[in-house]
Amino acid sequence: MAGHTTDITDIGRESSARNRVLDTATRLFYAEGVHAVGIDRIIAEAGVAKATFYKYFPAKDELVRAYIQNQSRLGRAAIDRIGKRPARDTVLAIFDLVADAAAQPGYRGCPFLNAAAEYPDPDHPVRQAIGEHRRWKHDLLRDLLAADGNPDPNTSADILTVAGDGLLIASHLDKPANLRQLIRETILQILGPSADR
Amino acid sequence: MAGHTTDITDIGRESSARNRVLDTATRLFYAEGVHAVGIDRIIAEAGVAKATFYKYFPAKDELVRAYIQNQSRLGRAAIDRIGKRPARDTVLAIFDLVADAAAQPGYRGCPFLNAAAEYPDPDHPVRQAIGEHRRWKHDLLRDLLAADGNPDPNTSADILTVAGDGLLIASHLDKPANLRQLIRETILQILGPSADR
DNA sequence: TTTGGTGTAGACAAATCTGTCTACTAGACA
DNA sequence: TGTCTAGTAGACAGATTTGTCTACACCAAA
Repeated sequence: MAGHTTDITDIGRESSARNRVLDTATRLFYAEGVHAVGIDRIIAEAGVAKATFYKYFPAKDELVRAYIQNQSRLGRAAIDRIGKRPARDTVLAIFDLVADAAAQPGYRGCPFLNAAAEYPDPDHPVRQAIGEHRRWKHDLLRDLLAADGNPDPNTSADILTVAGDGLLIASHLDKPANLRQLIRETILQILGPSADR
Repeated sequence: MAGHTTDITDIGRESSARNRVLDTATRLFYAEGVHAVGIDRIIAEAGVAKATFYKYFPAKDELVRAYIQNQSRLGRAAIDRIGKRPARDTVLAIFDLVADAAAQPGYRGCPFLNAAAEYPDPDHPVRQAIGEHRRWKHDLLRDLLAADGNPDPNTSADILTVAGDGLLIASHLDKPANLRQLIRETILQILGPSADR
């Protein structure tokens, strides 16, 4: 411990080359799929040497795992930005994020679902990372439902997860006309009548 | 027209080599993903020469398109086997097929969603074929909902599609304990109270 | 000044990818 | 018998894949 030279400002800061690789991979993997993007392309667009890449990511799958964890981090940050609200409003705001994402140019559905489709083995580290994110989100919804007075928050969280995945798919593949309205109707039908009316 | 030698029994029958390729591709693409399976592997397992393969499928993407259409055909056949029932029962039976599929060994989610994840370009023929199947299923649900007396069958079909995709995802990635019950609860919540009670 | 860490540039290996092409075989039919 | 069709076997080309390795440059700290 003694003698290390890490400045206080270095805490949490990571190598700029590593960040460039991860940012480039996040962009390309999401836009074109994991298997469709090769290492050579990533290092070229990130402006990084091959040896540097393999220093930080000993194999491509480790980069894919880092990509999933990065998407998870970005997703949590988006939910954090919602701020403190009544439980039911928070749930609705979380699902509004689907519509927000779908409105972005280059939207291509859920990065976790897309990546899972490319990894058949459920024990693969990439699939494990996807499972972790899904469990986190499910449990978050469950706690919010419990705070909303839902009588069976666990089952309702299952149903909300189903709805969330379906909405991410629909907003990508079907592009329904009134997505925000479809989201509201779907979620309110699942949440049931609110306590205050 | 005159002079062709096709026997009456040949109508609808296709080359056995072609069928072997398509069956093998259907099995491998579903189990491992489209980009993960190469032509060499398919022709080896189908027991077909490379020249024969390229005679029937001038490019891999055409095989992928045929794979999607084959899955569509299989899906329609499964729904046909349900037989004639009251509209609401038919809808519930269609969604029971999700639980049936999820109980099969080697279940890996929805072939259409998995394939769509690997084709970013929505104008690609493979994506077009996926869109065709999705529109067919959506319209089938819409007509059944209309027959069930649903006041807004189109919107309800949108919601049922969302639920169906979400259930296919959940049954694959989350493997919830009581899938059949989750399906019933989700669908009945969307369909609303039945007319006869 | 020397040493260690971080990074670049790129050759290289070995495998795999799609797609083309040649040469051959077996059966059906005229 | 001769011809046409379907199919087999496999070499080949050219590109692309992941991953390793060598040689060099720069900077900061001891």
